Amino acid sequence: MADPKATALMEKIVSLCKRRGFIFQSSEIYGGINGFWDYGPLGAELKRNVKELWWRQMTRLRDDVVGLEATIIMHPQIWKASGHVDTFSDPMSTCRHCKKLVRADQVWEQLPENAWAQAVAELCPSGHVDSARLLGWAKGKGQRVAPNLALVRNPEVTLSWLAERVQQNPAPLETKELYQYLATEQFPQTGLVTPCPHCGGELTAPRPFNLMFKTHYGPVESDDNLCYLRPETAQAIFVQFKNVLETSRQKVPFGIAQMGKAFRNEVTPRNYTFRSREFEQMELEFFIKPDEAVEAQAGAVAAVDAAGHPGEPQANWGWQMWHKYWVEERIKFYEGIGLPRTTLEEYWQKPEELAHYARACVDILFKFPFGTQELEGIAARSDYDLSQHERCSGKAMGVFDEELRTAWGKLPKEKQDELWKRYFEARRKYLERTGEVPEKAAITARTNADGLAKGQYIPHVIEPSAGVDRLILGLITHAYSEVTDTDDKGKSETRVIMKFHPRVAPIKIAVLPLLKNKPELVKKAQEVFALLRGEMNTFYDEAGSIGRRYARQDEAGTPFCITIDFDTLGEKPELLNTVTLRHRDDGQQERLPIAELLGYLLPKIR
RNA sequence: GCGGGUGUAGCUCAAUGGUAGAGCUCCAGUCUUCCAAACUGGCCACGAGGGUUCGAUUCCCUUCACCCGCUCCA
Repeated sequence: MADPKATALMEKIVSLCKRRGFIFQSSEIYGGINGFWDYGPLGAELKRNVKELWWRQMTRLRDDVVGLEATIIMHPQIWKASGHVDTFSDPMSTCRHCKKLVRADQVWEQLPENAWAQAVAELCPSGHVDSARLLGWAKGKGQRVAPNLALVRNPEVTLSWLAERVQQNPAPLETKELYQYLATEQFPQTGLVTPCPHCGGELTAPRPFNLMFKTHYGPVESDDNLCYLRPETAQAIFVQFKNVLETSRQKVPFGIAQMGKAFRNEVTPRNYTFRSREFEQMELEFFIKPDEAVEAQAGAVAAVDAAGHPGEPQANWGWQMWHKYWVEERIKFYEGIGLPRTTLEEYWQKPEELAHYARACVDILFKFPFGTQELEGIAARSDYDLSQHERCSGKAMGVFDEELRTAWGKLPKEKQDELWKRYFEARRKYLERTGEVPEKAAITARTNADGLAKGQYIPHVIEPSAGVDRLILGLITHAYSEVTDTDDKGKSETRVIMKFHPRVAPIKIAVLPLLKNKPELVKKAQEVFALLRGEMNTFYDEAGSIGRRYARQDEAGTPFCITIDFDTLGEKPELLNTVTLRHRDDGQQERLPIAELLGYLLPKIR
């Protein structure tokens, strides 16, 4: 994966980003801080444009999505309910020999899959130790497959501890215990050692890697006021779901959109801004009816068959259609801001990769120079999130659907029973997963299913969740291009052109008087500048030769430059009040009346 | 967190145990009629801290950041 060409390209991009003011290292004058980045003037405009386009497309231009802006610090129990407190603290161990990082909770799952561990287990059937065969293996094959295992490095000593154990307690060893003994060389000093699954070496004691940033609310630090910086924006949407529902005059299916900062104490921030510790997300939680409700109302749930965008939402869409719909909508968004489909990849997570509550998850990946990496995940999360908050907060998170109740009443009895049963099973399964005793889970699930018949349900969720900063990085790496010109003297020079889509470009247009020592040109240029700047981000520049100024704008990614020359002033009367408009990507120019500029430019940048 | 590499001006790179030099960029001026022109002048650097030394950018230690691996996923 470490492609030297890709690394060289990234270095050039990083250098350009600093030179032109897209991205700076945070706190640079104090030596920087790992995992944090700032946006300079051009980067700030770029990011603002992207966020505004997302907000516009996801909420303002839709009838069925409304916005939310919640706080970064929220009630700590939210992160209990969401599972982050538990799942975001992985205990990690390092192998003292091969230096690999291993998740401590996965060591015992990984071990039996490795060749050396299997071999050792076979030498000691059912946990009965056979020292002679172990010794033979250690001096032979073991040298290759588990070079750092204590048994291999120092078989006599290692086996002596094992022999002592067998002498004291003749019962056969569990495989786990066997592995530990074979990894232990200095028993009195270290106690039983856990072996590295890769090489058999000694693992360090597990250290907790808590990925959530902790802080305290109120002036006194104590365990009572511990709280977290949110590791994702999604949970705020779930916990405010009822408030939004009641104030927005929306009905399921509808969505709540939010953009904002999130924080994760990444083990290794890497690849420039791609994995930062402070980052921004753009998330939509789109709430839909459970399939049982859709089926009750529409007769049947639409089947997903055709590839491509499924078109306008329909009443008979179940979660699969809605999921497909949002995948296609999101890809359309990326295409609309200049990332062609060829630069993107869809990755449908395999069933075994899914979180236990997820029905499906599609990652939209972008081909970064350093590898194809995720920009956005679109997850079908069932009714897990709202259910969790209902259970943990004790507040009802369900909705009442008058039309469902009416439709239900008209269903034949067999259909009612069938749907009731399916909903009941789904709810029971969820409740049992949370650790509820089976009898109680069945009772609650029964209540839930009875509720469905009365038009009540907990909405399911489709979640398109995008990382803003990695998208910005994607736009920058995709825009980066070089052209090499050779002049008359044979001197060649490489210039950088940032080919941003006009909709996201930080500066939309530069206004340039051809010469700065001619007051008439400057005056006219200032007039044109004043005309445009209220409508779009416009840059005025009179310093340096015209070619130099074009080159500067190319590096900033400005799609258009207009030049005020003597024809603008009427040197050729028929060209009075016209300007040359230069296109960034090919350097082509055209002549346009000043009066037509806005009409020409605005559609291109919106 | 561990291992390997790197750290000199805004960028790309020099030199040196005796206080840093170039090209480009940037700024100002002269000049300039469309793609980094020329000329003149100017700003700006040894990542940070400690040690060895009469003296450290140079040698040593620590630390920080970046790049490459091991893990992660918006």
